[in-house]
Amino acid sequence: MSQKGAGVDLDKSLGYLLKEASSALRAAMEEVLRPLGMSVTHYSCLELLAQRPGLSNSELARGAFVTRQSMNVLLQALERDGYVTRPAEAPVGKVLPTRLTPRGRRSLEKATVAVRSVEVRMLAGMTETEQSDAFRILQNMVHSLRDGNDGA
Amino acid sequence: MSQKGAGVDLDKSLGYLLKEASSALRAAMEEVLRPLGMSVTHYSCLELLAQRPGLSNSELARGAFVTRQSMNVLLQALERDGYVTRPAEAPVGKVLPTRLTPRGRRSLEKATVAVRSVEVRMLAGMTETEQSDAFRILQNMVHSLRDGNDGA
DNA sequence: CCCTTCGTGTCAGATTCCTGACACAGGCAA
DNA sequence: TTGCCTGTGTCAGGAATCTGACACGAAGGG
Repeated sequence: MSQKGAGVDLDKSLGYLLKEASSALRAAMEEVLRPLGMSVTHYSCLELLAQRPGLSNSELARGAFVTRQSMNVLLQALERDGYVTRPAEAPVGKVLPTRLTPRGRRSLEKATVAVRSVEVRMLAGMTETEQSDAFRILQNMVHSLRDGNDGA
Repeated sequence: MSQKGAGVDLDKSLGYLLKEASSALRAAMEEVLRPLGMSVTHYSCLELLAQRPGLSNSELARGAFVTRQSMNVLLQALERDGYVTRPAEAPVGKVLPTRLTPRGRRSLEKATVAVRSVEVRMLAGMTETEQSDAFRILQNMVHSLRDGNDGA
């Protein structure tokens, strides 16, 4: 609309661009997951459980980048609707290992197809080398940021 | 804690890693901005106004990846506290161009120092080439995702 | 000129998510 | 054993954000 000064792109720092990319990815995922009645966190939870069965609520929360409390309400809904199961009693300690039900697995399959299409679109026009470069660079960023956060 | 199968890293897709990096960046920014009594959106708003004075509420919202409504409540608070100014009447149309006050500019300067330290830490161990590679690749991702979103 | 479309600012309601706090279980060292 | 610390599940409470909807102004085509 305005764009007075032809666009000062100083705010196009890598940090801003990172947020922009992440935002675009999330929006694209929400768009393809909405027809399936599924949110991004919803999908993330199922995907995590498929790859690492028996994860606890807290571990799922960390993996999906939400708090334990948020993940807990989601898990209760998923359990109520029959997508996951949790033992009534903790086998050891207080940890309640969660597992996908067949219904949850079927639901995840459809979602995975949708999400994979988004990721394919995101990687369109990128060579294999670029993808592995991006992977390494992003891992480097995460590591650098975490070191400063946790360690200090 | 559990890590049963030595870590199936299939979920380490570029999409997941992107979210991870963005999450780590946001957490690091929140950490350094908290002592200044400032949130990430708060800072983003000020930084946008510094680089493009006179942005409207809607434009600020898009730039900070929140809704117009959210940005509006933030702007009201910033105006109330004397960090920004908005004309009482729209010079043209309904758009209320927003500008930083000297106080807002001073506040931003301190925040910029803090945020820049985070970005420096994030880029630690990355060569100039890697940074420009990352920049180009991320821009490519955003473009690919947006094309599919808007165009279709 | 009219009128359709787009963008904007704003109001209200509702949802989501997080912050804070508690009790409990396991690991580890003294 | 005892004590300390970490991690977990859970219960409110509240803050932040979003969704839905409205009227108004500007731009473009008929």
